[in-house]
Amino acid sequence: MAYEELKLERQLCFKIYALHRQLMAAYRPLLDELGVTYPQYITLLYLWEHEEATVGQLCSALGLDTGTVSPLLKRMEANGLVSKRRLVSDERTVQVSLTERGRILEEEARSIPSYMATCLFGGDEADAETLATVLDRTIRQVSETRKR
Amino acid sequence: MAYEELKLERQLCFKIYALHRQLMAAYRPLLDELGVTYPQYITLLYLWEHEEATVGQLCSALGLDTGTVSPLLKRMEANGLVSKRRLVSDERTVQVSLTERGRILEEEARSIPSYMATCLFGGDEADAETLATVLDRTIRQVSETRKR
DNA sequence: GGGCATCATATTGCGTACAATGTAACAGAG
DNA sequence: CTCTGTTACATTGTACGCAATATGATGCCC
Repeated sequence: MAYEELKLERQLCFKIYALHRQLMAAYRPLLDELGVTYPQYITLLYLWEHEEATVGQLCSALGLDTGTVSPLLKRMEANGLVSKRRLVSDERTVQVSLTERGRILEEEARSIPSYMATCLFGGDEADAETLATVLDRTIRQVSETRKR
Repeated sequence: MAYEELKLERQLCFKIYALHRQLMAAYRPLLDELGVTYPQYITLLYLWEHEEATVGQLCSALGLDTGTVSPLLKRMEANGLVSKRRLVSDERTVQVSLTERGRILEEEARSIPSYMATCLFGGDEADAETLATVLDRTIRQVSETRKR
């Protein structure tokens, strides 16, 4: 059982952890130009697609909890990327929407995905497909196991 | 070019980010019993294998920088897991070694890798092999690209 | 052997992450 | 209508993670 040893290089989890940090480092120079962090970037990805969202929708779409998202949105609001308002129909829920500045950033972000695709695979689409498939299956597997 | 769109579910990087956090959440209850966090756990993995290490060796083995590792070791020292001393031969370098308590934890950690393997793949070794291979290739590719 | 670049760590500042807690708004039972 | 439980967010506290900076030790050039 190769992956059941207490050795660092064998640990699949460590590889994912390492890759995650490599990816963040690869994104950083690109996102610095936009003046956002990675979690802010994926928040924008969601909003570019849906125009607006409640805090709860963002939390579940991004898989983050309110303790992370709430101050993140506060910083994004301070930077003029999004605006927040409470719903009249339910004063508890907060609607987040893009500002003009937040919308404009989408244009500047257009080149990022293709750059990152190259960075990840050097253009090898087959590898991308394989990794995507296995990742999806693994994510599902882990979240299933965690429910019990 | 499916992975070059500004859509969240399409983004391979987001999948890795999501899986990373799922894994940390899966580890948490296990590591809580040992009283350590995941970065502390992988530090212990290294020390269980090598008995002792300099701060620099730990940084490069774990791929973390000194600003992360230094306070992490401070906390581990405060919890009685490791001890630190400066080398006589070079007063700049700090040797980290396991305390008795740190060594004993290895026994309590024995069951973690097999539990996590099940959690990740439900015991499917083939998937593990595939993922490990693709991850290694991708990690190498990203770090190569980042050097330029 | 004095001066200086380099090296090994430590510290500071900012932004996540998440558990735990707080708070105001809503919803339903009676 | 009131009481109570729930919901949607916000806040607090602790621990990363990294860029930038600080600090002391070492090595080397002259």
